[in-house]
Amino acid sequence: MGRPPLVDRDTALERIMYRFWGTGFHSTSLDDLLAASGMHRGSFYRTFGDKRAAFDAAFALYVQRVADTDVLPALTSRGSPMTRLEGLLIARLEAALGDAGHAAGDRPGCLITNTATELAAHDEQAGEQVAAALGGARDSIAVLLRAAAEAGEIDPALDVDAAADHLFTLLQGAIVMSRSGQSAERLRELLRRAIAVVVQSPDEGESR
Amino acid sequence: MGRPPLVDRDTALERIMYRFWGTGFHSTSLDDLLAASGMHRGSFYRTFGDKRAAFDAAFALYVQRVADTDVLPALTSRGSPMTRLEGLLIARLEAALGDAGHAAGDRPGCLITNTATELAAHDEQAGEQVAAALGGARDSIAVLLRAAAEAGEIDPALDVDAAADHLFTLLQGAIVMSRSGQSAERLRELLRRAIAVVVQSPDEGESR
DNA sequence: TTGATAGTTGACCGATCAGTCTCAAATGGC
DNA sequence: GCCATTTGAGACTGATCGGTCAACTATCAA
Repeated sequence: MGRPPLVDRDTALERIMYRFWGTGFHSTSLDDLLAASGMHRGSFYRTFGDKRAAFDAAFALYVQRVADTDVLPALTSRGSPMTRLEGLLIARLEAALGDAGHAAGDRPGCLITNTATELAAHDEQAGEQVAAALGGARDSIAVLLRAAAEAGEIDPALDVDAAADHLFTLLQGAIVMSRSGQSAERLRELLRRAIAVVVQSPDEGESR
Repeated sequence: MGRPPLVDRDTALERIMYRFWGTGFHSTSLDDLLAASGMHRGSFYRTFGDKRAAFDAAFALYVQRVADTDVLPALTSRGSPMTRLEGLLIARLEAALGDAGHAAGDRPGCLITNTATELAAHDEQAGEQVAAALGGARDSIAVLLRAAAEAGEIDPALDVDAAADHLFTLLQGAIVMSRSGQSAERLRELLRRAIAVVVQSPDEGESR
């Protein structure tokens, strides 16, 4: 019972997530969040607690969305593991290049990556959340590489963990570059080539 | 003539640079800058104009320092180009891991990288400065790779531009990872291995 | 119709923000 | 010693920050 809210918690949180994603924690004011979400001050504080708690909820939602829409499909779908790996990396890049939910032409990057540079170094809690999210993403790359090795798509002697670290770190770099206006197509091409280079074993060559 | 300043412009600017480097633009307050630099409010505004102008000056100083202490030595010193390339990348990583001028245990990352995620996407001027700085750094990697190819250290058929893009983007990623508490040794090892992987031509193998 | 519940609305709070202004203190030239 | 000049020192401003609070309003159950 009681008066029905103008906007329910979930859609408000989603809009808040996009706002934090695009402009970060410190340079998103409460008025920005209220305008973006359609909530009013009272409802916001009753629903989320405070600005930081809202950020944490938005961060968790982001991680969940990444898992649902990018990671899980890549891990569970059938087909070539290497194709799925490329799909995963490109999907993460595309998200960083902006899509529905963001202002036109905005390059939001990745909320996890952005939080790593904005908060993780000076905020213990944020640091742990970021480390967990990054670690999970890295592991899913390793899983796909192992599947590829078992399927005979890549050299079984490849050091899968080192290659996963390499590709994941490269993806972080590509996301940073996307925020500073690098051409989308160049970044896509960079990732595609990199997969071939990293995965290729030293002594079975295919010409570039 | 006139009363002598407590701290001269250059040392004040250096301290301001370290502060912006460590905590970014938005979450560094003017009081922070005054405390760090030893300047007083009046002198600050008389010397730099406003907070943003001080940031721009600090950014320019940072770029200059990187050029002087890391890039130029790598480009002009004698010795193996590949050794110099590794030295350059590791030097940039070490700077991101923190050193003199930063609070103990602080992981400042790279001011250019941090600015790319914090400001470049929504601030045209910052975007251009960042793009120029990133482009210059990428080019110096390409120069070293070309020198290595001429010296016969790597396959002359290697696509130098693609490899430079790859290594540079990877470095950006490593810098991001450094801010979220990744082990320094793991990141160093990642970069060292990556150089070998990226540079290695497909059909002349050396075992991993 | 009435009362309990839950959300709206906007005024309000103290703190902090970047930036300005005034005045005392310290210097060099005369 | 005196004056022009430059900085130190810190009070002050208006705006904005995150956050609180007290009306008022809409809904449902009885």
